[in-house]
Amino acid sequence: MRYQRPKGTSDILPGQSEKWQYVEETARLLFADYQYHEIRTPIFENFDIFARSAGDTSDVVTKEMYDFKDKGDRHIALRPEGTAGVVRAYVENKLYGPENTKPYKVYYLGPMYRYERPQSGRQREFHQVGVEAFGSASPALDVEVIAMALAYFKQLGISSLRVAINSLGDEQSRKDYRQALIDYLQPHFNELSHDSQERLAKNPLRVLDSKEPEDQPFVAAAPSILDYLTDEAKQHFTRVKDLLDSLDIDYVVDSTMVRGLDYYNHTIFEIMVNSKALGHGYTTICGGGRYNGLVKELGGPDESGVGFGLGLERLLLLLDAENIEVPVQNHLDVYVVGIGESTDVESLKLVQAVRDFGFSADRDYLDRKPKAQFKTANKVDAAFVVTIGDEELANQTVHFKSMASGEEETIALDDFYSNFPQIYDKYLGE
RNA sequence: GCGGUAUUGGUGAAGCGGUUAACACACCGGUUUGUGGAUCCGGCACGCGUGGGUUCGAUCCCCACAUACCGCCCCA
Repeated sequence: MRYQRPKGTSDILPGQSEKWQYVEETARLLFADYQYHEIRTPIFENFDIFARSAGDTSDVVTKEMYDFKDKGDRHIALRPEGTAGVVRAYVENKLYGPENTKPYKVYYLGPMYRYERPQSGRQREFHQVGVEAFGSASPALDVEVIAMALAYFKQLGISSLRVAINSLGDEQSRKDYRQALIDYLQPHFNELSHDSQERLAKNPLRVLDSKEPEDQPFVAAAPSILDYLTDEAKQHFTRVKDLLDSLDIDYVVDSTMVRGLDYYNHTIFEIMVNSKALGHGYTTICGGGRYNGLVKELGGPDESGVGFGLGLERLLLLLDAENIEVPVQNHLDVYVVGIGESTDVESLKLVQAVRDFGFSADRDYLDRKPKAQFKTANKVDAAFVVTIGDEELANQTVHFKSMASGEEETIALDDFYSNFPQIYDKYLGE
C-alpha cells in the first residue's frame, strides 16, 4: 500500500457519514431551540491562544499540541479544543458590544487535533460539538448548559448517564485551596507517585486526578475545595445545585474532579457513561464548566463564559454499543433498466425526468444485462423499476414495475413524462 | 513519550521454510440468450503492510520502519 492516511486520522465513508450527519443535525436542531447560533472559527490559530487559555502546565499544551511553524515563521497550532478559538473570535469581533443581547450563545462543530497516541475513541484528529455562552454569571446559565447537554443525549436515546459536578470557586477560593493542598501534600511528598510529585510543583490540583494506587489514600483524605470556597462562590454553587434539583436532574458532587484545562472556575461538570465501548467503568463523554477569566485573558472585557465540549467519535461508539439505530432514509424511488445501447439516451432522459419531479432515480451505466440490472435495483431497494428496450422505444412506452408486488404495466412515455407523480402515488399503495 | 499484540484478496479469514496461498461472504458472468430477492456452475491474491537481512529457497525466521488495537500518561 503506497499511501496511508496520517496516523490517528480516519476516513468517514458513506454508510458511516449518515450517522455523523444525524448526530450533527440533531445537535443543530436542539441547540437552535435553546437559541444558540453556529459559529465557525479557523481550525488553526496562533499557538499562543491555546497556550494562554489552556494553561502552560496542562498536558494539552506541553505535549499534545499539534503545532508547527508556517512559511512566514508564525507559530501555528491546530486547535486542540474549541473554546479558545471561540473566545478569541468573541473578543476580536467585539461580540461583547451592546448591540448583542447577553448572554451571547454560540455552538460549534468540527475537527480538533491532539498529538497523542491513538486508541479507541481517541484520535489525533477528532470531532467535537460544543457550546459557549458569554456575558452572564447567572447560575441558571450553568444549569441551562448542563440541561442542554443532557437533552442532547436524551434525544439520541442514550440513557444511564451520570452527571458529576464540582466547583473550583473564584480566584480567591482557588488560591486558598491551592495553598491548603500544598500544605497537606508536602509532608507526604516522598510517598507520592513520581507523576504526582511533579504535579505538586506545577499544578497541585491535578494530583487529585491521579489514578496511581499509592496516591489514592492522600487523594481521599485531601482537603476538599468546597471547604475553601468564598461566600460568593459557595452561593453560586448552591444555587446551581438548587436549580438542578428543580429540573429533577440527578447529579453527584465530586469534590476531587478537576478538568484538564486550567481556565475553568466555579462550576465544572462531566457527563459520564458506563459503556464497554469506551473502556472500563464510567468514562467522560462530555465536559464543561465556567471560565470567567478567559475572555479577559485573551484581551476582552472582564466577562464570564460557560460551555461544554462533547466528543463525537465517542458519541458514535456509544450509539453503536447501545445498538441505537440511526434513522437513515435514502431509499430509491425509481431504477431505470435500459436494454441495449439504443436505449442509452432515453434512459438518461427518464432518470432526469424523475429527478426533476423531486424523486430519486438511478440507472445502469455499465451496459449490463437486464437480469443484472434488476439485481441491482433489488439490492438498492428501489420501489419501482422502469424498463425500456427496443420494443418500448418503438412503441414510445415503458414498463413500470412495482418491486414490492411484482406488478408490471405498460405506460406511454408521454404519460410518464407529464404525470410521473400521479403514477408513483397510484402504485405506491398497491 | 513508554510498554504489549497484530498486519494475508473487496470483506471475514486458513496456511506451511520449498514448484496450484484453503474455505466462506461479497462481486462479476452463465444456467437456451428482455426482468429481481432461490438453486446450481464458473471467474476473482504472479500475491501474503513497507524496506532490508538469513537461506539453495521465505507469506512463514531475524532487524528496522509504518499503521491498527490494548495498557500507561492524559483526555473528547
